[in-house]
Amino acid sequence: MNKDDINILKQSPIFSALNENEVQDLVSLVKERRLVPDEVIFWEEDPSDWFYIVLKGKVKVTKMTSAGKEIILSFFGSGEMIGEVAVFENKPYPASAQSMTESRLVSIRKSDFLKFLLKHPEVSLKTIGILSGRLRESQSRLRDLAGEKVEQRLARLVLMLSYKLGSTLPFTRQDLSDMAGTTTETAIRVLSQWKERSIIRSVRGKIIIADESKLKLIAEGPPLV
Amino acid sequence: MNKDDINILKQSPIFSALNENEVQDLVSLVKERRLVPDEVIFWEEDPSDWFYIVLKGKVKVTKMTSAGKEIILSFFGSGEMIGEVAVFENKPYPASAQSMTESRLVSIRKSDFLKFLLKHPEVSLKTIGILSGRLRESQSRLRDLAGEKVEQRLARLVLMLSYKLGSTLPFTRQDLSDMAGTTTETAIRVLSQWKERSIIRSVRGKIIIADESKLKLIAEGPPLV
DNA sequence: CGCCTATTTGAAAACCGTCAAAGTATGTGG
DNA sequence: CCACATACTTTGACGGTTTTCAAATAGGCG
Repeated sequence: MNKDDINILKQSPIFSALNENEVQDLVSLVKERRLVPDEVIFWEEDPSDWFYIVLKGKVKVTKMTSAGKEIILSFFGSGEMIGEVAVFENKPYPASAQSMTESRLVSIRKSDFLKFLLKHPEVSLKTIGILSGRLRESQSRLRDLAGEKVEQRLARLVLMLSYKLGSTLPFTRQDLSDMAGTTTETAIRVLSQWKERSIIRSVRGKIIIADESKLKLIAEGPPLV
Repeated sequence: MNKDDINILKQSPIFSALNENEVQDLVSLVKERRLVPDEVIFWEEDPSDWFYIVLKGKVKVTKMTSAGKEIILSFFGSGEMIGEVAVFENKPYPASAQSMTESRLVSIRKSDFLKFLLKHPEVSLKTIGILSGRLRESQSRLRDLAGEKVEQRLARLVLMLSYKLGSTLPFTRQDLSDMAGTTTETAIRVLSQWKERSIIRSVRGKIIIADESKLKLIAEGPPLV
């Protein structure tokens, strides 16, 4: 691994508390994995021997419905970890992971990582923080999916993504619909309307938020009265 | 706290690794809280100074939709912890918690608990395990809500609850609909049909699973071809 | 017995998914 | 550099699922 890669690990949320020596310890445990676009990292139900940290690229984590429709649970980029749930539970992966662009990961064997955790309690605490954040986000999306209408769900999704990634979102309408639990056609219809109302602009595969405040109004839904 | 209560703590998933002395340390930090039915423990967005462990009773954790509909995120019983996400993130509670029956909890001040965690790395690991399990469950429900039809969602929900609580479920149709992200009327229509098909029996406020295998078939959905 | 909550049923309508067909960028290979 | 393949976007019509609104019945507790 080169210096840049090691820096990504050092600055990642989970390992940011480690000093130079500890990072070196960690580096001795990892293997690098290079991915072409759309390569599968692991499938749901595979035995979970490894967990991963993204160095570069974009990775999606998905589950299939019984009808074969893909649901995107989340996206991960540089410095974020994947497959952690399986590692800490000693069960198969609960979801699949796949690269969306050319990507590079580091992989760490589950047993090595657990040993590392026991030696480094600060990393445990960081891990708890990360898991808490993911649980919070997951529960917020649960509420949206269980109770909000499609347009509101899409608005909330787009806002949430923009907080994380900025006002230009590198997603297709299909990506959005797979995240919002709707269909491509419906996502297109909603976004077309937003485009007419100058709430967004868009080019193929990208969505640019033009009027965040209007989007927030939609996200909040119609007044209760 | 009496011996029985202390035993509940000792046997709870999070503290099961502690020895006698460590449990005593813990007990010195806790306060007991008694709840009448339907008493609110904390509201979503309240500052999160405490986290809780259920000694006895049944507690629901909920979020509201923008239209004021209640969505039940989960139920907790004896030995389970509530409010953990907020504690580890230093943010307000992400959801509300309310007793469903007469209940008793112990509460631990956030700062005390974090200190305790630093002294007891095994508890950190247990916590990671519990959070992972909750994340796994939350993501599974995300998939269901995003992609499955109402009857399948209800079937999966009932099965999931029965794995946790046994074949007699102490929930009203409204509880189920608030969990499955549908309406009371729809839940009633689906369950009535199940009753006719002898898949369940029911008395006011309770549902008894009579034919788990049929329920599993419904949960899997129609055959793909 | 009376009240409150849970359960039930019906009819109409809204919302969204499905299916089908076509237009439009992007990149690749010849 | 153009032609073609591919993936993304768009539009329309139809229908099914589920919600909504309304009203009625029934079980349990004081």
